[in-house]
Amino acid sequence: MILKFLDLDSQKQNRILNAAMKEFAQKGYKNASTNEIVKEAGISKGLLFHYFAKKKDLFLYLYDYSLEIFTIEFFQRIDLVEKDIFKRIRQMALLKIDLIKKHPELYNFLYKAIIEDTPEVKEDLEQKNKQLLTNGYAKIFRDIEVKKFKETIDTDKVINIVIWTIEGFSNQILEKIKSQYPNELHYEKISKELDVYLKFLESAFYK
Amino acid sequence: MILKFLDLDSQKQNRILNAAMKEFAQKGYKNASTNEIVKEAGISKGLLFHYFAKKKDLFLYLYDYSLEIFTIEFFQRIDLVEKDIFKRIRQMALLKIDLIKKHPELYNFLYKAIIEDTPEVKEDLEQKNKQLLTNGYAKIFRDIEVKKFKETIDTDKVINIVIWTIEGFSNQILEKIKSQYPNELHYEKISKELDVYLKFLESAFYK
Amino acid sequence: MILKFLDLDSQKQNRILNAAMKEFAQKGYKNASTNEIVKEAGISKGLLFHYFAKKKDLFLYLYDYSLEIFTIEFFQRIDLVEKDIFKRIRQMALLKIDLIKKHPELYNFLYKAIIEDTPEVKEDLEQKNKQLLTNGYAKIFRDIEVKKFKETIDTDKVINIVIWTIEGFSNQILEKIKSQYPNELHYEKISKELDVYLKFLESAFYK
Amino acid sequence: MILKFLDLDSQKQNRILNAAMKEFAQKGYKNASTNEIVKEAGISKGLLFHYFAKKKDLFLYLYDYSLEIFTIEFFQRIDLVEKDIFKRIRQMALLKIDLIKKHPELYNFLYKAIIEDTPEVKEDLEQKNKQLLTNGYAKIFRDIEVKKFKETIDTDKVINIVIWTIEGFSNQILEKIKSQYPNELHYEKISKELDVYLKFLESAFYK
DNA sequence: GATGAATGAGGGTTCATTCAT
DNA sequence: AATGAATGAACCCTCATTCAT
Repeated sequence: MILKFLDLDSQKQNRILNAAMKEFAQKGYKNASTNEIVKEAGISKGLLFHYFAKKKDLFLYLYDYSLEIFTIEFFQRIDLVEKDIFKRIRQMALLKIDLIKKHPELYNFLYKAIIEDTPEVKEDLEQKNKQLLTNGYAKIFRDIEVKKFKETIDTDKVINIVIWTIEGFSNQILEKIKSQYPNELHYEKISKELDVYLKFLESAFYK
Repeated sequence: MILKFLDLDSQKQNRILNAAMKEFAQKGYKNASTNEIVKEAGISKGLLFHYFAKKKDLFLYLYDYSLEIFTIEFFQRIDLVEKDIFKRIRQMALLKIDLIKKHPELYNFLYKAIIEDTPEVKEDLEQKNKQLLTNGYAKIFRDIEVKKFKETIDTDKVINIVIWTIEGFSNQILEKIKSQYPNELHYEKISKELDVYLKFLESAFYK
Repeated sequence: MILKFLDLDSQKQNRILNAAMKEFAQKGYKNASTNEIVKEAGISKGLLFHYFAKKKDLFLYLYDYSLEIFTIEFFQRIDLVEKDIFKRIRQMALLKIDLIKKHPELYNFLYKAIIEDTPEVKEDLEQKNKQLLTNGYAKIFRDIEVKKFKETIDTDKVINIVIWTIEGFSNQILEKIKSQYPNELHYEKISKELDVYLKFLESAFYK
Repeated sequence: MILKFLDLDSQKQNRILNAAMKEFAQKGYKNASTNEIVKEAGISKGLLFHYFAKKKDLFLYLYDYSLEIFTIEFFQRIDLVEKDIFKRIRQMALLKIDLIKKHPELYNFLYKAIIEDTPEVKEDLEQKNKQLLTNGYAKIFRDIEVKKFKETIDTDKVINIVIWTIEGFSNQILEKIKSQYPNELHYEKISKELDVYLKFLESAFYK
């Protein structure tokens, strides 16, 4: 059924995906109205259900679709050879911010999907969520080079501090992206501010 | 209209508030059913709408109510004389965790309310949310004693790191509260782990 | 929920029951439209579902209701002391015809319900159907006085012939009830014709 | 329009007819899905409606088609020279059972069509139903040899008794065909049991 | 104040039918 | 002839809100 959708002229595909993503991101799964989606996409009610038999199917397709786009681009651009935690985390944080600026609708949708609690889709999402970018942080950092750390400290806890700091910083930026005109947030400025935080932490925890 | 509600026998008031809070926390604004609320509260449908003309009014009243209880108790118990950031933040984090264990329903309701997405109430909440405990951190720390910090560092950024670390830690604890038997999380153990993080930061940033 | 319905002013109860029975009898379970029912009953859509949470509940309630009325009146009026099969069957057939003339809507509904095959309700009906009048024939006649039958014949087969004859006769009458003005079918005339059939059979099978 | 259908390659014709018959028999007129029919027949949606402008047209065509096949074969095989009612009815009943075993899909379709209740087709069917095999009994027996009957009896009524008995017996057999493995119902066994009933009646009503 | 019957707009979903290709 | 995308009316059901009592 979804195969049918993929054969569709891609402009119409996008109209449907964007309309649905926007509606789900704004209102969450249950409150999102298929009526609104078809109105926004400029198609008939019947057509939506011609491609996606159920609201749930549409939602989960959207989730896979957004996640795939993010994940693919993320792993294409990340340099996993870099073992220094501060360098690695630096590029990841900037890459994440960049991806969000590039695909804000996808991000809004995914962000909302992650905290979705409607029983109808919660379970399906939880299985998929494990792969998600944000949640992946911790695991990604378990194999990092630790020999540069001062001997006296608990490595796991330090990594946590670094991660939480970067998340706090990212969220601060994302708040600004949402509230202001995102274009005013220049990559360089963000990059410099991030560096300040990382230098702090580096000087504090490295030998 | 809500004034009428306050004149009500306080036992009935509580039955209504508790029933509503539970329902909203469990299902979110839109999915929460006024039918369930009145059933649980043991009152008639008409009576609920006699006191709260609209579902929205009930929800927003509940929000103010819960927030006030949290805030009042928070400021009664916090020691604002303490100017050392690590000591201050320590007591705040523990106080927060304690309040949540003491009023889990209020917290569940507030937590859900913060991420509420129903357009009908979203805007109203956003205005109020700014005052919320968690978000209030930053402002609270603006008047902290800074002279103990190493001279070379940017105080604001350090405070941010401390706050984000504590938030990360708190969220980790709250996740455990949700998923495990909350009683198994002993105050002392939490307190000790928190101290480890704070010691790290203190030794890193203090002279 | 159905208790609520019973408290309703009985005129409105009847409007709802009649409208629903008519619609189900005409179109069967699945094709019957709740929209039509509420229109015919002169109530709002919501009210119907206030009393009967689901279409299925309404249908099964109607079934129990009709069946009870038929069964109660049937057993009040039948004389089970009569052991002679021809006399017993005579009164039963006439009683059945009389009941149908008295409650044609109930009968139409029940008749359709018995052959209902919508999976949604089929199973529920099958349990209840066992008690049904028509199907009950066979069992009722197993305890009949057999000593008057000619010795050479197979009693079970004879009883079958009698039952099938009476059913054929009843159906012929019911066809007439449906197609003509039922009042023109005078009880006496029917009774006499029935007697002719029974005399045939009696003279053929009794000693 | 249906003429076009007859020009179609007969294999495809059959695929369509069989698919439709199966679907209608299983689910009834309204619930039968044209989607299922085209899927099963391996044709496109558009093509079905190219040949049969409306679902109703397809259904009624199918009805005429099935009925014709039954009727033609019935009258080819029945021996109308036989004037003895018991012999005639014997061959008819056995022929009917044989036809049903030979064309079970046609029979299932017709059987369901007879009790069809969807208003859209009900009226059309009722006109046609009068010609149906089962209902046709009565007329067929009007020209039967009556001189062997005892003089005292009402010939029409006796014929009715015979017909109703045979119908009751047939229905009993058909119930078994539906519920059990039809092949286990051996022609000879059925034939013998039928004979028992007919002997009864013959000895009762013939001189 | 207190009840709960009554409303009707809106929810997701199905499906015969049409029509551009 | 043949396709299947596209339509929209109708389906059952939910629910906040109103109002007569």
